[in-house]
Amino acid sequence: MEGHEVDLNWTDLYNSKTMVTNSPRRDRLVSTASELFYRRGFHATGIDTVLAESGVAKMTLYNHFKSKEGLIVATIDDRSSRVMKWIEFGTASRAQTALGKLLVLFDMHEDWYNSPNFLGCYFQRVCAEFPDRNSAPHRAAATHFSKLFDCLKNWAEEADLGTPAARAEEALLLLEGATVMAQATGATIAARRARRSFEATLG
Amino acid sequence: MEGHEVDLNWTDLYNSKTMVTNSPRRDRLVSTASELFYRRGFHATGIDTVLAESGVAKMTLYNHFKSKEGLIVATIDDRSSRVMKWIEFGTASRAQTALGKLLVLFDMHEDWYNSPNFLGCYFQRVCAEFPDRNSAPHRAAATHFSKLFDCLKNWAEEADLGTPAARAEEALLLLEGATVMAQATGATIAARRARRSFEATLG
DNA sequence: CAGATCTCAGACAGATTGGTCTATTTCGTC
DNA sequence: GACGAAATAGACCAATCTGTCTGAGATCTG
Repeated sequence: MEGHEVDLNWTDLYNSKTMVTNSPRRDRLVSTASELFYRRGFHATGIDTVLAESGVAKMTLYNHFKSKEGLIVATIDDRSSRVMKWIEFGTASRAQTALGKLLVLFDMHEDWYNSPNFLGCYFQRVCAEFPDRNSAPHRAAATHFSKLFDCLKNWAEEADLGTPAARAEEALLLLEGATVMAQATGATIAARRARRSFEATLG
Repeated sequence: MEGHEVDLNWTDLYNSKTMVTNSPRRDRLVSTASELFYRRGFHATGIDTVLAESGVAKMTLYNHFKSKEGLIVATIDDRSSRVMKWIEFGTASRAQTALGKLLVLFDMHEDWYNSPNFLGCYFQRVCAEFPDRNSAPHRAAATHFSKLFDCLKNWAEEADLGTPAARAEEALLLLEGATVMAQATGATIAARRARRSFEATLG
């Protein structure tokens, strides 16, 4: 009854129940687009595919979003808030201390790497397809990384680790690096290597 | 006269002098395409742009390559061999021992992050745009990571670090993670954090 | 029921995509 | 200078791209 209920996995995170706006078409567009973009890439996925798969009319899309890029940014923001929830609830249900949360985050990533539809980090892929740092999608992805950083830094402070910002940066690059290797080569063990490295940096 | 001559940087790496085949048009296609793909992405760069920029006729492209994907794979292979040379010569000119080479590799990456046209890791971006692990581009990128891994593992063995494969995996994910963060947020300091983490894992 | 809003299917636009074909010209090598 | 291979420009193709417009139908609120 208490604890495991909030142990969200990735498919749960995309249930309609977790959608927040009061516009069901918009929500369906965002969730369908998010999945298609993740599976096939942003440029490789046409608007028409999103519309066909979501069963929504074209004008409805352009009524809710100014352009395809607008839809892309919406998927990034949506995904970011889901990831932050996943981290918040997942760590809370598996660890009590701030240090424990930092460590368990690596284990959660390992589970993610081993999940059936894992295709790398959404935000990394945004930065890859929109390398211009001034583009809206890239900025939205960078914003997510900054949120992630803040979360890790708070934990590092709470755990009384010296120079929490540096510790947070290290944790973040370890996690992202592990995700790269897991996607590129399938070596899901990268998560454990990353955790080991992080533990070592603690002194 | 000796030593600094082989201190290749990234622009040197794309001099025509370093091209090896005896087909100048093919080489120009590959080097122009490589740069355009890096700057704008693979799907976002059309064949016509590559042709216009390289000043080569369309039929010449399709005479040398079966398809756009063939050209993409060629740029990956080309870039891979350049990167391996960059690593080989760069580390050799800055360090004597195998451990020294491992460490100096992080510093080389920091220089790279601070270079004007840095836009992340080419091979990461291949994996991002071609998430299907069976696709030819993704496989070519994975092959590069495996070469990189072998190189690091050899150094780890030579340096007599315990479990060299694990050490190589750790170094690789640290470098790739630092590259992600440097591109996404501009935090080039990630290289130093990564180096610190790696030194810590050595015990 | 009335009226405003939302959504619909689909035609349509203009540009661009990857790729093919042809006819001509350039080029290196006897 | 002659021959064969390589490269040229550019027309052309069918498909796809993002985005617009229309006019009818659905839905919600007063």
